[in-house]
Amino acid sequence: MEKADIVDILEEIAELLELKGENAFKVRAYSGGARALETLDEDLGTVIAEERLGDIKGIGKALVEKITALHETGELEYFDKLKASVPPGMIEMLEIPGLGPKKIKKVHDELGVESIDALAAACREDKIAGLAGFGQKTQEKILAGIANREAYAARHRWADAEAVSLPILEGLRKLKQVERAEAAGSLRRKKETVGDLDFLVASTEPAPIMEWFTTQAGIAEVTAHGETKSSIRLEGGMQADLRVVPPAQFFYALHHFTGSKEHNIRMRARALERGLSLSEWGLFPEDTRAGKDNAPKPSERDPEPIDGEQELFKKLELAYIPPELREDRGELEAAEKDKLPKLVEPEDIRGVFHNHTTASDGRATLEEMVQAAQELGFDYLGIADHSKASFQANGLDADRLLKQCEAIKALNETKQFKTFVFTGSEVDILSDGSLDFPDEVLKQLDCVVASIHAGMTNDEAAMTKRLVAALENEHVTMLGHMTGRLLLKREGYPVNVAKVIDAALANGKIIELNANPWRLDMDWRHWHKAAERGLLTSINPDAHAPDQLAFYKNGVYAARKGWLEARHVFNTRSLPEVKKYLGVK
DNA sequence: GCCGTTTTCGGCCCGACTGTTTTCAGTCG
Repeated sequence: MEKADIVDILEEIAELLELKGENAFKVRAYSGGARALETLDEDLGTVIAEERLGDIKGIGKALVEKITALHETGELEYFDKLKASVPPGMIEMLEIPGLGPKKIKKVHDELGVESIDALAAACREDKIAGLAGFGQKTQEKILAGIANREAYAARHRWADAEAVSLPILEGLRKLKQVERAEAAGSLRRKKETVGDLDFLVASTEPAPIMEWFTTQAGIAEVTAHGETKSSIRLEGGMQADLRVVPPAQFFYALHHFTGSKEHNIRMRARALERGLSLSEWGLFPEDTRAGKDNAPKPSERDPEPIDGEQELFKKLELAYIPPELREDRGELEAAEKDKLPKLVEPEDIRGVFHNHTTASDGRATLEEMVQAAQELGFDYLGIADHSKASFQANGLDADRLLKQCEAIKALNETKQFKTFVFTGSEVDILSDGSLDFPDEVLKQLDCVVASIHAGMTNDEAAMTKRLVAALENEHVTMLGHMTGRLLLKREGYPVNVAKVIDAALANGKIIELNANPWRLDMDWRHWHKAAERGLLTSINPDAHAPDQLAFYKNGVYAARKGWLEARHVFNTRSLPEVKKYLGVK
């Protein structure tokens, strides 16, 4: 069984244990183990064979046995038995807001409810409200939750979430009671998808801010409205939370609500090691933490004022960790040794490759694309229209391609634009791993991006073989969108990423970080380790229109999540350096 | 179930909001 499937099973075990009322820390051990395994950048089979699985933090003796059994036999008796003991409908019920494992267990034990349909029926028959700990409101909330289940559970691509957040942030900042306002959560961490929007405000006067937030235009529903915290659901389905904190606590709270949860857990454990207790309220001596005898309420204490998150990290003897890195993927260890990367910035990008024109399926002409690139200040622009196998995208045959090359060279000659244009192609990788153009054609191009667009239903071994074969072609410059995924719409085809990275390194090839907000492929989780091994990326917008050249910023954010520095990114290089690399005069 | 510069046992992050209670459990992030 492949790694991704094992990760899914570990996560399912965690949910099942939760529903059974198991020890919460045991539940966390399984979901933590799933995360640790997901993060593994090496071939799982190799790690198992070399008995190194147990060296991974979060994977102990029990998980080593279970993961090994799943990988080698595809079966796990423990999982089968556990699964058989819990009706499948109960796992689904976890998606209903307000329903957690305890309540689900209760309706199951008391009323025999085993499915969402049965739960809805029990609500309509007024059976739920009578249970101890339940009431009329809970019953209504469950019914509404069932009806809106899909909207509530939905995630959103980062760029979409940012677009919704900007006017809200602007509205908050305009209020006179607001001293500071920031977006936090996964949006601030630049995660590729965002569940809900988190806003944080510093103010001594929360009431009017809450009032504005819960009555602004475009609200479908106010789901919570407290003194310092409110939640709304917007008409587009996105949910947003607002917290208002006293100014002295702002940066503690900003850190807290930026997360991730796993990063926060590590930070708090680190505080405890130093006799301190960390929360959104501040950093206090541990013996006065909430819950201890005579502990004051956190809201009635004054934290030491700090001017920024930097100071919080400093108090815990850590270098400043940028939000993008706060995923508990080694950032605390690196910050402790002052070994954090100097992350690539949007301003570092000097030009972009992999862009389309009306010659294939782009919406703008060559000149219009170059004009837009020049306006963005790019020194160079790489054109890569589709090849003939991408018939649906009006792919170019060799004649049309070579004519386009002539046109590009002629355009460069005119010096009409400051931006230099590289010829190229996004050449299809065919089912047998060969390319859609012969070598005689490819060798005439400045930059060859090789991508898969068809035959995506083969298994992992076959897809990996195709990608590796493409990387072995001497005329290929870089691999395009490695997995073909479309975020929240289509899973990528299965790929053994470790083997493809090995092949790119062995052949001295670049792997693209496709910056289209739907793709962000290859995934940021693989970049840290790959770049350490010397892999070079190119952050490519895959633009099909002039305004899409700006997608490169999304790619930079993903690259930052992947710990990349400018030196790891090909298109931070100057035009002469790029020309030299590509062998262009 | 995982983990260990005090520990191989006994911890494991912390607080707001809701709905149900009348001091709190459950859920959420």
